[in-house]
Amino acid sequence: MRHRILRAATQLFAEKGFSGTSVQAIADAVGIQKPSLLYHFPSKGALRDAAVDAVLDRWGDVVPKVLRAATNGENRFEATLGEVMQFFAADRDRARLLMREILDRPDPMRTRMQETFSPWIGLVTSTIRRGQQEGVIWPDLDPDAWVTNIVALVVTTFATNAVSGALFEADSLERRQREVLRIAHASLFIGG
Amino acid sequence: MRHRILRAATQLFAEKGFSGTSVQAIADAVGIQKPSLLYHFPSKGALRDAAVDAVLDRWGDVVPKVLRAATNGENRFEATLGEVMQFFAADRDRARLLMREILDRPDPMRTRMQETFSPWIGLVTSTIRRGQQEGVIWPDLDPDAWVTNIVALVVTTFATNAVSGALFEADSLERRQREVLRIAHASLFIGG
DNA sequence: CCTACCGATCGGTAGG
DNA sequence: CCTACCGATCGGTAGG
Repeated sequence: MRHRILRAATQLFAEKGFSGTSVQAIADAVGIQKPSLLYHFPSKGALRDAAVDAVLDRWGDVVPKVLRAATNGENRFEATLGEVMQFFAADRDRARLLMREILDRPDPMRTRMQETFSPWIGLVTSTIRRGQQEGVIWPDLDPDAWVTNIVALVVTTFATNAVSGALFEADSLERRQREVLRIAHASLFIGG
Repeated sequence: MRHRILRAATQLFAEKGFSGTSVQAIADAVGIQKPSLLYHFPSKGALRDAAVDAVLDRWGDVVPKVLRAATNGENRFEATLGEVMQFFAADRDRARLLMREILDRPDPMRTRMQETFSPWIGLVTSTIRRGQQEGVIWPDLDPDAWVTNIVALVVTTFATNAVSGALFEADSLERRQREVLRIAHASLFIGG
């Protein structure tokens, strides 16, 4: 039951935002009464925290795969960014929930995301710096800012294309995803 | 008075979101009573529409400058993207308001933004296509998706850095802005 | 531009 | 997991 409540809450928070979602609406979606819901989660805020935790915890599950992709083999770049995109493609609520939380509570979310992403970002940026020393990556690239920007681009792409289709005419999620990959690649490696 | 109300509403909508902002809170910020506010704007929704209109109208004011930058002279690329970034840098509420509206009401906002940005996007993409024919821009670049992604990146950068400072460690708005410019440049022109 | 007020809904509790 | 209920606040209106 806890899980069903959390899933309904996550969906509604992603779609309508935290303050646009009432505890009653979540209870209705699950099919129980409001006080029953508040037995499983002591408050609406606790439900929000649990929803964010769930997303960031599942990122923790994927990190090993991403790290393996980032350190191994040939196409380490495509593999790493591919894992990141897959994480958000697998559940459209993730990007929208994170984006809303960053807007609603920037400071606590920055802390939470730093804790979650720091080890992964540290590895990626040090790999980038090695590539710069080897002369295959643009020397004027700012590794931290680059990673932040590319992740921000991925999150925004999925957050704004989560529901219907295109932000602009002739614009689809597929095309934007492909172009994100191309932009990341061309802005990383010398000579594209 | 209308203008003072609209400014307070825009600030609060940007900071707390539409459903996170009460009419009472806006009235308090202005220093008048709630019914007085509702004399100037018939409903909370009308206030929202007016706030979005104001942002998009001011974009309309900047478009001529952007178009001049996009069609003229040497550094047309730097000038065009510079104008876009300046638009969002000039008022931090703009990016947050637009991002929140896209999340809250994707379909109406897509329509509104298409109407506002289409002419400008059409000109930029046709300039890009010309550059592709001339062989100075990556041939596999998707012009529509590229413009959407770069604008999305700019909006996200300002929306998520509007209040305090950095999303991740050692990350500042300045560094992210500089890196956005570099990413856009390197992902556009062959050879960086 | 104000006071006074409306019904509806908010998050949450008591008590079983 | 439910019924019954709490005070506070919601957007908005009446009437001046």
